[in-house]
Amino acid sequence: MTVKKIESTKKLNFRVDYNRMTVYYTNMRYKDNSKKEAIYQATILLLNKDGFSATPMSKIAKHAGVSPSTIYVYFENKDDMLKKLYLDTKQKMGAKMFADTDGMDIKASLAKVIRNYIDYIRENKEAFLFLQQFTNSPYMSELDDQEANNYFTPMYQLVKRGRQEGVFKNVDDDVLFAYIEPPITEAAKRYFRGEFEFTDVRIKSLIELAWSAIKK
Amino acid sequence: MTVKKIESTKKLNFRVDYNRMTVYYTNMRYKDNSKKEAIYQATILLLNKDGFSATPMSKIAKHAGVSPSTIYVYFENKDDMLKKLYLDTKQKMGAKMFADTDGMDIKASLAKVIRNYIDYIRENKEAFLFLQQFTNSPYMSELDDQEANNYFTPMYQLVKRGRQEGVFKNVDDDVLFAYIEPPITEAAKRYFRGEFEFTDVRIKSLIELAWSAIKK
Amino acid sequence: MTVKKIESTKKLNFRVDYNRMTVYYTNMRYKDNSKKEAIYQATILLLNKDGFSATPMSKIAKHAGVSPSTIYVYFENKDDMLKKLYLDTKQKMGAKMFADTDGMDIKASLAKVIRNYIDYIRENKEAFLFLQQFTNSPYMSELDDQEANNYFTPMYQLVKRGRQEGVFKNVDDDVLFAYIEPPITEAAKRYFRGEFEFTDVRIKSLIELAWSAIKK
Amino acid sequence: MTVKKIESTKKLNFRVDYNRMTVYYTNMRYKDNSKKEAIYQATILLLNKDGFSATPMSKIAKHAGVSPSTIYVYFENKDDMLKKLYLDTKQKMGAKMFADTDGMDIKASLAKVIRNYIDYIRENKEAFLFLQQFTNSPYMSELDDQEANNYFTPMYQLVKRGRQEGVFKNVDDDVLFAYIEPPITEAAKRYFRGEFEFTDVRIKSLIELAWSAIKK
DNA sequence: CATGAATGAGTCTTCATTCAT
DNA sequence: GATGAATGAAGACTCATTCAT
Repeated sequence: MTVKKIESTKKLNFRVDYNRMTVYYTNMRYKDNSKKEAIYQATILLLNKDGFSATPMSKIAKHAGVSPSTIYVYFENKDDMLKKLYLDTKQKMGAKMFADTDGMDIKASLAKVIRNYIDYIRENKEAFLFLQQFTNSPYMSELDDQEANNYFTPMYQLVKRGRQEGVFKNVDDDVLFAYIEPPITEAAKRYFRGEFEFTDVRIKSLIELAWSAIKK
Repeated sequence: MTVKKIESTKKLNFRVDYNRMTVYYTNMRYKDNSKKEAIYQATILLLNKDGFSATPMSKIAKHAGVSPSTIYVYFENKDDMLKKLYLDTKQKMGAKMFADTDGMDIKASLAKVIRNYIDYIRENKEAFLFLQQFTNSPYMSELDDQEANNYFTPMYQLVKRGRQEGVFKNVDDDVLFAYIEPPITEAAKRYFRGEFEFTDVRIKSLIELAWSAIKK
Repeated sequence: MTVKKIESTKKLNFRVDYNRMTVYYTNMRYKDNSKKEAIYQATILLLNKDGFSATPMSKIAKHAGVSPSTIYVYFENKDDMLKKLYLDTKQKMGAKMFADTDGMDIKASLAKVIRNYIDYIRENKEAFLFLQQFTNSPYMSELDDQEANNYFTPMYQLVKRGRQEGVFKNVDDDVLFAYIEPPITEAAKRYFRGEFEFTDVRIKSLIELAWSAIKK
Repeated sequence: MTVKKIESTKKLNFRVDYNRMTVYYTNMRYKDNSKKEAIYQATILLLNKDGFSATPMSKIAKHAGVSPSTIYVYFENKDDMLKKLYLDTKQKMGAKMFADTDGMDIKASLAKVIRNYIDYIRENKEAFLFLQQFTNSPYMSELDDQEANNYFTPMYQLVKRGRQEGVFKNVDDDVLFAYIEPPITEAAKRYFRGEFEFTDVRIKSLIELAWSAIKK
């Protein structure tokens, strides 16, 4: 029956209404975005390490430094969280990928996209691997992919522009796409397996081969 | 003094050599290989439909028409089964991919490999998708990849030969590889999502772009 | 400006000190100790009735009136629970056994210990039988017995004192011990098998024979 | 479809009747006692090492060098085997314990029994520990103890004789018994835990204390 | 908003026993 | 008599989620 003092760090942040004997919260920004982010980071890390079937919510919570039930404050359920995480991650990747690619000619623009992509990969190992795992899992088909695809419209526009300018081979867009991103993605996977290095020379080669493939 | 065959009902199947007074068994395999195969097929199907985290052994057993415990007669545990399934599947794919590719010049040989690969993909949708999911999951890193890689030595030899003949760009093997298989794989994924058709024209295009990419 | 108690329904139970604006909790134990105790009782009962190999966690849970998973809130696993239960039980027995034995001469003190032990046995049939079963099982050797032994230091001290006073035969402590507790334990086993009664006469006899055995 | 030669060690031991085309066994002593013994030994060992709840039939079979189903040739089921093993073991112990104890006076006879018991213990560690574990488990109460008790009638006779000769204290038989065997058993347990040595001196002490306890 | 306890519904795996030879 | 394969039933344990505060 001991009385223990609670540390009053971040969590105790309320006022007491002496009259009504009820407790209010001072800080009205209820949903704490840093917690959400912590949950996302923990999920990505654990998913890459242990896979979908060995990543329980409780583990995620522990790594994120929150209670399991807190996750349910931010997300409806595990699937909901996973899908939102995917969309969030994919969107961030898209943003990086097409940054600063305007106002260049097609070839330079494409080279820039590839370099951006490689930069993103190198700076976001876990995010990249998570995207790969998710994309190749049946979770993907449950998703309304439209939203994810929107993040990549710049790529479609790029190809469209190239076609208009007559610099690409006369093949379907899908065929062109297949020789732009997938080879880089493959190289990245080898990179993270320790089998490949993104040296300047190799990056140039990758860009060169992509261009050779698609250019008329 | 001949060797007579004793009537056997189903599994016992031996002959007695009266001279030597020793017993030989024909077909020592008491374990029924068809059960193993049924387990494999069920696993692939369910894994593609529901993913790693929603494919319990009980479901696999039910689909395979065996008892859950029977799976453990053939495999140590779930992981063991998954890994053996992967290796088995990968090996079969490798065999198909490099069939009938000898005695051609490099370009034709490469085209044949691509066509073989596309044929395999179209005839083995589930196997292909399973390989993708597995490859992009953390299960992969638990695996001694050497064994899986052996199934693809013909590809390495092909590239090596091309390099000796001086027909490829002067870039690393890994860069070359990245423009041969990954684009096809990507197209296949779109194909199974219903976004792409493997028409003759498109297959030719894919081959053409691969060649454009890697040839000097 | 006093300290007022906020009405609590069941578990939350805190007071607010309006001056210091800090919150104290009374009774931090959110985990309900009565559940733990119920689990212990159920385990002992079932173990005595059915043995180690026929006492599943599910049965224990049912008898304790909790969910099987609740047991894992309190214990790491079955072994952990069993060991903690043993230690807990042994400690309680030790406490009873050596209660009110100070300030007597050796002979009286020893008689008191024996009487205490018999009292404990009669009042704690299930606990006693559980201890016997556990002690004679391989679980015992997995245990760091040191902790269990600590509960019996009074016995060692008693023997040590008797030796100093020169009232015991000149034999090893272990030999002395063997003629104090084991005969009582054996009688108790017969008692619970319905083959023996702890009458006053018999209790006196048991004490007398123990003393005859060890006294010089 | 390969033909494999089977090693013809111990198992192939039959004649072939060429006319009837059927196979007979030469060795007509069907139940192979050595197998039963091997099963017993394996069971005792594993039970002492792992306990009742962690000793599956399959493990016993493996240790005994037989197939699991072979155990069912000799015993109805696991319980049946365990009980027969207990009775068999207890009987063997009883036989050793009362060997060569005739024609001595009470005191010598009792000393001999104790020495026999200690000899048995030292030569049959595993059997002894198994008996302890079994005796203190609920398996015991399922047993018709009468059979087991019969092996110990010599002890009852000994006590009866002593009482007739007027050398024992005037207490119940059960009280006397309690100071004969249990102390030795306790010492034995300590012995196997490495806490006690059966030196000549200690054995003499044990006998001396037993006699002090029970003699008038 | 945040949380620790609690749990029902599963999950993987084991195992005593039977079956077919 | 002996056996390896097969399995139904059960066991320990997990986990997404909810509850009560």
